[in-house]
Amino acid sequence: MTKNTPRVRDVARLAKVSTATVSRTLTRPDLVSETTRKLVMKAVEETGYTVNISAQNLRRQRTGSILALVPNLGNPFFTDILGGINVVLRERKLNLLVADTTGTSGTRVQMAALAHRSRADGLVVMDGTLAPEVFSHSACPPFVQACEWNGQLDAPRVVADNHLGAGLATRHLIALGHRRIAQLFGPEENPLTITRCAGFADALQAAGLPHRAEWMIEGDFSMGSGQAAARRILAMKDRPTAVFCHSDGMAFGLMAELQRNGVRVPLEFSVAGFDDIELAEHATPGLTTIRQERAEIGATAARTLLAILKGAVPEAATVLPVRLVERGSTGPAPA
Amino acid sequence: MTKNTPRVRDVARLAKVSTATVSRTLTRPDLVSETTRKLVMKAVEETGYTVNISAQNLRRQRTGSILALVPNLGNPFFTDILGGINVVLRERKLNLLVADTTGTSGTRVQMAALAHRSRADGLVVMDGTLAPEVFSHSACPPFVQACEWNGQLDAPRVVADNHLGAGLATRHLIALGHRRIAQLFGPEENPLTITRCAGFADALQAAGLPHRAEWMIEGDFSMGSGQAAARRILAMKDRPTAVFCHSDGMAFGLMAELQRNGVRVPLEFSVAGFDDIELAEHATPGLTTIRQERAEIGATAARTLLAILKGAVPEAATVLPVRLVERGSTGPAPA
DNA sequence: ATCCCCCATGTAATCGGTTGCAAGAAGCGT
DNA sequence: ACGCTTCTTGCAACCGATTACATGGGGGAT
Repeated sequence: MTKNTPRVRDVARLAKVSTATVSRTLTRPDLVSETTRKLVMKAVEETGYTVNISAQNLRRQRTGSILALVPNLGNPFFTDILGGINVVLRERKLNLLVADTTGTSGTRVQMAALAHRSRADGLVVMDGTLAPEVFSHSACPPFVQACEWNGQLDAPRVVADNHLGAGLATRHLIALGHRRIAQLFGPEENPLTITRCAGFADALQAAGLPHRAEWMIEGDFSMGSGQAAARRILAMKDRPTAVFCHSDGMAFGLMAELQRNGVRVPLEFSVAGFDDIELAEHATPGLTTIRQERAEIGATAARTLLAILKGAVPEAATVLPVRLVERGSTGPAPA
Repeated sequence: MTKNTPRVRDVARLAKVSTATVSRTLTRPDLVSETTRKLVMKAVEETGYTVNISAQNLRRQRTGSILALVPNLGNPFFTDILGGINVVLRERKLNLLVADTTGTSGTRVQMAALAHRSRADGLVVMDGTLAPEVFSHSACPPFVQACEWNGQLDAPRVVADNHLGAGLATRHLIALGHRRIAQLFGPEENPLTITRCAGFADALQAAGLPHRAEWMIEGDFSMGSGQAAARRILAMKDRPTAVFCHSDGMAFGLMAELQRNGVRVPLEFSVAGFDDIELAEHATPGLTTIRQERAEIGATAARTLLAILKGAVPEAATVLPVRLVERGSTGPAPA
């Protein structure tokens, strides 16, 4: 308004060339002779020209941004993934747009408007619970799913090896001699929950151990739900000796509440988590957990998406490795 | 590509009106008669038209997005603020762009390119350590600072009452009888650190208590630095009996390490934090801390920015209230 | 010397909406 | 019936960059 930012026109005039040449110098320098290139660059320097992104995007029929749909921006778990996405996008000069899918009331309609070609060139969807119709309209750009996924969508997914992770944690507890193992799982409809439950159940079955319904407790990944689960366990007549939790947050909430009630971890009770968040290392005792590389998941998802945008046909699913991190919260089963 | 998305032209043709009328119907319905408005809306419905954002932005000379510069996307502290910003922006149909300022190597140059009119209509800057030159060029859009700030920039800032918060925590410890109080502060150049240190020092002085240099420990807001601080305290000949930490993460890391070394909290040592993150409530004992409303800071910053974009001249600084949350990590000074 | 090809550059159409201006219609007062 | 205001609508010029196509000059081969 106050200041007229220079246009490609102005640069062209100063360098005594056409706007086409300026544009080419900036986007495909190999098409321009060395002499004019230098001339143009000098003029760019002098005017302080920078391209107008809106105009560029309009002409190029793209938006220059990728939209990430996260279930909960406040959850550090997802922001680590965002960080990984961001690194990859920055290299390609793409913007990262974020939208919180649970943030406010705005539901399907708003989401469908966001998942639109004119807003983003592609999507990274991290919420497995969104209605498929959000993505089924013709104006929806290509997308990949990360972490969470929805089986009804046939977009590629980048996920940790949840089944294996649950198995590793469970077998670890079994190897320590536990035979009465509980599970604190996530929201029932969540695909992560289903896969991890399956890994848990398979490991129990392979060891010939019972899968007792009253030891299966539903949570919501929050510390609060871990605390609530601890209270339920404390109230049980017939208590388990160990629990596998679907998130470190829940594991920590559970462990802390047990300790407050005089239960010694791991002497009397073992706790295993999932994720390996920063807190896991600093808890007392340290939380035995399944490490998944969150930034790597994000980066891989971003790379997959970019490949699709270039026309590649990627794997339907990329499964990233997980590993067991043994810390102090698990120990031999009490006699 | 495969599918031709409808243009305003197509809607106009179907409704038998001009493109101008279609545009007006969609953006300023009051300018259009009721009959044509219905006609147009029907045509919009039938064609499934949605406006092309790039074209709209080009013509309107704006970008439709606000860029948030965060020091560390992985830090939940900032993502809560982002959540607050997001809620306000969504109402106005603005996008939230995020950039991590410490993410990769890309420093001043990249940042300056991001802080550009053609990329965002405004900025919310949460990194007080960015060089002022990033914002001093003529193409930098209006911006506000949130949480952290840089005294050299004269943009409005929205911050918690850090001085008061530090004072509240410190006076709380003093009221409990502590006279040997340490402080674990953040990075030295950080404005938060300076303000909170001042609040701490003022409270000590008002109570006539000593401000011992060897009890002032520098950290970086991480749990790990809290752990390191605990080790330093344990190694001291002449130990304090309480510590005020500039973040809950550090407070937790410190408290956990003390406990691992047999120090009973709060019986032998009291710990106070700052922020009131989720963990504070679930730690054992619960962490006494200063609560600041992170989402509210974000929302206020966003509203301030939008006001500026509308031409308002806002307060130079908005200071949001904080309060002391007393939990189990602080208790009477040992005899 | 002639022909052909390639390289560097310019011309102008185009991306898809928005909006200043003007014209026509309708309503109102006298 | 006339002049004036108000309301609706259309025309066409933009916003700023990209790129298909055309053009002209230079170099190499024959």
